[in-house]
Amino acid sequence: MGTEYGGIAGEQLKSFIERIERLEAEKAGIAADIRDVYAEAKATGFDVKAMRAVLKLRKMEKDARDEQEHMRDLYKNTLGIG
Amino acid sequence: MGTEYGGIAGEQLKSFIERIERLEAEKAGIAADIRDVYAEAKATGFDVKAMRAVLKLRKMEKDARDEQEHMRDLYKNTLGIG
Amino acid sequence: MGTEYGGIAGEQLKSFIERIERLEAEKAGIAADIRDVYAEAKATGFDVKAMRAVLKLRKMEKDARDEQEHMRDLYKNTLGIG
Amino acid sequence: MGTEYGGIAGEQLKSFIERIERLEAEKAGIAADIRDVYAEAKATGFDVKAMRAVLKLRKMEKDARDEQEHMRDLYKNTLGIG
DNA sequence: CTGCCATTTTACCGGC
DNA sequence: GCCGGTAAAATGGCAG
Repeated sequence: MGTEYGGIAGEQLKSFIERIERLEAEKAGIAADIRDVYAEAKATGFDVKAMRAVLKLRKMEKDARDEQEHMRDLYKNTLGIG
Repeated sequence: MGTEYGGIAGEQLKSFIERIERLEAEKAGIAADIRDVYAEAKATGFDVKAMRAVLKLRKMEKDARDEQEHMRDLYKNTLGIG
Repeated sequence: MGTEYGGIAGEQLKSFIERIERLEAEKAGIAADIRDVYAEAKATGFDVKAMRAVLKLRKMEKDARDEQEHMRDLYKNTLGIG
Repeated sequence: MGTEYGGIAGEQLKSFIERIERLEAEKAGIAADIRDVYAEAKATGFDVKAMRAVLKLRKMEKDARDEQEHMRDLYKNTLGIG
């Protein structure tokens, strides 16, 4: 007997699909919240484009720090092992 | 008095920036959860590409239905007013 | 010999650039035509916003149908091969 | 008598909608052609991002020239009238 | 002139 | 590990 439509696999697939749809909905909700914050900031007189630039810069700095830390751990482990 | 750096506006900006960063972090977390679900489904034997196709179709159909409803409301209001 | 500006590559690039510029001009022309039709419809007494809503819905429905067909083909091929 | 559905207005609306859909289809076709040219250029070894930059620059220059010409005509007409 | 919508650009993710 | 395609973000343009 081949794969049954509506069988166990179907149930599992449905479950996966629905879990993803729920998570996607949550993600969309947060994206909406972010838009709201930008809108609020704009209404307060801030320049959205500039804010985005600040956020991008902070992210790059954070990524750079994380990378440094990562390298430091890597070396530390290497020395510990070696 | 000129604009003070570090003044009230600076505090507000900081607050907006941090709120967005928190929300972005949440969003990234959910994106990670979604990836995990795909990975789990794949490990269970499902085809990720096909799952994405299913999700895409379901979304398109839902969006079309929402749009129909939206238009129906639009016309109803137009007729109600007219 | 280094890269020559004005050499063969330069000619090719010029050709690509000009082809794109011609196509962009055509595209802009059609966009203008579309705007003219909207203007004409508006002058005839139709509501442009409603027209846009109709067009959007028709497009969404068409896209959903195309996607269904696409998925149907996908499965058919999968079953045919399998 | 009120507006008849399926009447003359309906026919006109249908006509407008279909004209726009045809034009949109043409526009999409040209957009596809443009993508093809970019793809061809890329396959030939050109950098698409750089090409876009060139096109943007040329457009800005063209717009500037058009603006100058526009101003020149404006002044000429003003003098002619004055 | 402001908000909305299309288009463009960027980033991500799976496949090879 | 890279590339190609696909989805999200961001910018620019247009109607109102």
